[in-house]
Amino acid sequence: MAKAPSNRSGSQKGLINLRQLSEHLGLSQTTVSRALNGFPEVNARTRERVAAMARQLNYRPNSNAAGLATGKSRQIGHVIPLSDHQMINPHFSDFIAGAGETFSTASYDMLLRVVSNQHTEEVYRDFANRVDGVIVHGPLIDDPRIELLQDLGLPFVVHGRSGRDEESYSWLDVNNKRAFQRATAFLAESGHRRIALVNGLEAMTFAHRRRLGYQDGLSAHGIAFDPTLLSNGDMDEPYGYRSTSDLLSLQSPPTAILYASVLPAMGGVRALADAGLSPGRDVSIITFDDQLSFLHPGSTGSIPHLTCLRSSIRSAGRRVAEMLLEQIDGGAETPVHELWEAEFVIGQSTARQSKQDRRDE
Amino acid sequence: MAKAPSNRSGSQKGLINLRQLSEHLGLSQTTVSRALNGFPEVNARTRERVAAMARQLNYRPNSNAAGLATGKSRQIGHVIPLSDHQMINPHFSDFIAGAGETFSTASYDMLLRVVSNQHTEEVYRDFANRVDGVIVHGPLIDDPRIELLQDLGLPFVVHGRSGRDEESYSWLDVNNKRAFQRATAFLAESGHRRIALVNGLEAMTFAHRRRLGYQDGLSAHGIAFDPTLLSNGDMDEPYGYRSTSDLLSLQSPPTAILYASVLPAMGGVRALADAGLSPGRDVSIITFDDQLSFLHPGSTGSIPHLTCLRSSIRSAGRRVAEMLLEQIDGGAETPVHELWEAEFVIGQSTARQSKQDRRDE
DNA sequence: AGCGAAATCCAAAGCGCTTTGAAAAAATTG
DNA sequence: CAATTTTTTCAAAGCGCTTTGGATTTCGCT
Repeated sequence: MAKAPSNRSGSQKGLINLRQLSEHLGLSQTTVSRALNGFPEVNARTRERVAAMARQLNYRPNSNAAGLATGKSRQIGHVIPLSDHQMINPHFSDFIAGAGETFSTASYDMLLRVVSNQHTEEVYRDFANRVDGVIVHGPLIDDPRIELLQDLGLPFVVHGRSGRDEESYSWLDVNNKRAFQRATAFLAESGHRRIALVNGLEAMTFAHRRRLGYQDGLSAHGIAFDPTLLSNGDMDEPYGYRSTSDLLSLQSPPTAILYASVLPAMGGVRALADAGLSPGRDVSIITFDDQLSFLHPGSTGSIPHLTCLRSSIRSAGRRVAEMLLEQIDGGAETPVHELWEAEFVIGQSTARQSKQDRRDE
Repeated sequence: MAKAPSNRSGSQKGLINLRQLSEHLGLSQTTVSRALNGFPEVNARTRERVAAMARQLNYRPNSNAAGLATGKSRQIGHVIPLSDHQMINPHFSDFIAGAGETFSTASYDMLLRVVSNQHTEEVYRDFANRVDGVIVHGPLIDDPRIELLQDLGLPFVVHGRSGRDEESYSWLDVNNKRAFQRATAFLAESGHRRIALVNGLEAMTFAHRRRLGYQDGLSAHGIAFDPTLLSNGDMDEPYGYRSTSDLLSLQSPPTAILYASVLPAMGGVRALADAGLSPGRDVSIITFDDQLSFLHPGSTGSIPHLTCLRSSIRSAGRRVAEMLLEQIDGGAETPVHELWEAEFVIGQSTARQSKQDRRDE
C-alpha cells in the first residue's frame, strides 16, 4: 500500500476554504462558520452576504476538517461480507435504496466496506472511529456483532433480529414466524398435507424463525414434520430451481411449496415448467415477497400472480435508517423495536388440494 | 438540521488516540505514526513494539484527522440518482460488489449518496472536497458530469461511455454495438426477418449503441428497420413482459426478440408462456446477460439456457475500480480506455426460422 | 580514539473546521 | 446622556493526525 505522495495545501482546482472565504468577506472565520451553519447569533444581513459569497466562490466545507472538529462524520457504516454467501444481492440493494433516501434527506452518507468475514470484528472497531452509526445486516441467531457494537458504544440498528437479548438493542423485523405459520396453515386448510419449505440458511435468524412458523403451522393441523421437505440455501434463483427439482423427484412429492424469497420462487416456477407442471394447478406455491424493485416497478405488483407474504424491504430500509438517526441525534435512549406483519396476498398459484389427490400418499 | 451537541474529546468508549498510544510507549507521536505507516526510518524492534501496543490497546487512527492531514480520504464516491429511473437495481449492486472487492483490498471505502437528479451537480462539487475519486454510473449520450468532473479536477472513471470526447477521460465499456450487431446478424442468418429489440432508454449511451448495432445488423442483411419492433424502457421484469406482450399482439409479430438485459428477458419469457409460446420453438430470443449474481451462483450459469451476449458486470466493477485507483495513486496520467467484447453464447432459445413461416409476412 | 555518515528519534507546525470566552458595537433603559 | 443589556463579531485554542527540519544516538572506519 504505497503511501500517497504528500499533498499539503490540498489545493484542488477552484476549491476555497473557510479562511479564504472569510477574507473575501472581511469577516472572521467564526462568523462565517456560524452564518453558514445557521447559528442564531449572526445578523440576518451578514448571513445573506455570507451565503451569497459562498455560493459565488463555490465554497464547500471540508468534511474531514468538520468531522475532526465535531467528532461526527455524518456517515453511516455498512459492512458487506464478501464470500460464500453473497450479501450483495437484490434484497440488499433495495434495502440500501430505502435507507439511502432517509439518509440523504438528513444529509448523511453511507459508507460501504466489502470485507471477508474473517475480519468483520476488526472492521467494526475501525468503524467506531469513522462513522456515526451502523446498520447490521443479515443477523445470525447468535450474532457476536451485537455485543461488540454495544461494547464499542457505536449506535446501531439491526435489520432483523438476533436470537437472544432482543431487548437490549434496537431492531426492525418482519414477523417471519407468524407469516410462515399463516401460509402453512392456509395450505393445510386447503387440503394440502405434503407441504415443503425452500428456506434460507438456518444460521440466519429470519430463516430460523420461518421454519419455526412453518412447523407451528404443520403441527396445528396435525401434520408431521418431514425433513425431506425442508431445504436450506442461499436465496437465489438456481437454488430455487435445484431444490424444487429435487422435491419433485421425491417418491411422494409435495403438493405445495413455500419459498423464502421471490428469487428461489422464480427458480421454482422454472423447475415446475420444466417438469410440465403449472403453479396453482399442479402444485400450490407461496413465496415471501420483499417487493424487489426490479420486479415491482411503481406500485403495481405486476409480477406473476403468486400467492405471497408481502413486505417491502425498501420501506424497511427507510424506517431502519430513521430509527438509527433518532438514536444518534436523540442521544442514547431506550431501544426501539418494530415488528412488521407481512401482508398475505392470495394469488393464482394456490389451489385446494382434492381428496383424490391426497389418497396418493 | 439540528446541530449535534458538542462532543469535544470524542472519547468513545475504549478508543485511544495517537498521543495516548505514544505516551504508553514512551515514544513521540512522530515515531509511532511512522512505525504504523511503514516508514523506513524506524527501528524494526521499535516498530514491533509499537504494533504490539497498538493491538493491545485497540488503537485505530481517526480517519478524519488522517484525512485532514493528508488531504486524502481514501473514499470513492458514488452518486445514486433517486427517481423515475431507479439506479439501484441488480446491475448496480453487482457492479458495486465487484468494485468493492478491489477497493477493500486497497483499503478504500465506498461512499454512497442518494440524490434527486436535480442536484447532482451540487453533489459532485461537494464530493470534490470529500472523496478521492468517483465512478460515473449510467452515462448519458451527452453527459454534463464529465466536463464538471474535469473542471473540478476530481479523478473519475466512467462505467460505459458518454457520446462525445471519448478520448479525454478514462472509461470501461462493453462493445454494445458490436454485440447487438452480431446477435442481429445471427438471427438474420437463421432466417429471421422480423426481429424486435426490447431496449433500455435511448438517453443512455449503452442503449443508444445497442440500437445502432441492431440497425447495422439489420441493414447488413437487407432488412428494413421497423420502428414498431423497437421499444425503450427501464430494464426491469415487468417492462419485458409488457413490451413482449405488445409485440406478440402486433399484426405481424416478430419471430425473434432481442433483450437488453436478462431482467426484461425474464419478463419476455413469462409473456411468451402466457401466450402459450415457447422460447426457441415459437419465438427466438437473445438477451444481453450481465451475469447477475443472483442468477449465476458460483461459476455455473444454470439459468434458463437462453442464447445470450455475456459480460460480467461484476468483473467490470473490479476493473473500473482498479483503473480509478491507478489514476489516483499513479498521478494524472493519460486516460485509459477498455472496450470489452461480450461473449456470444448460443443456447436453446434460438432456432432457424423456416421458409414456410417466413411466407407469413 | 576520533570523526563523518547513517540510523533513530523528536518537537512543533500545520491540515480546515468548530467552539469557547471575551470584546466591540448597537440597542435599550432609567 | 450614562449605564446596562443585547446583539454582533472576533482571536485563539483545539480536534488527531502527518510531515518537516533538526537533534541525538549509533555505527563504520581510519
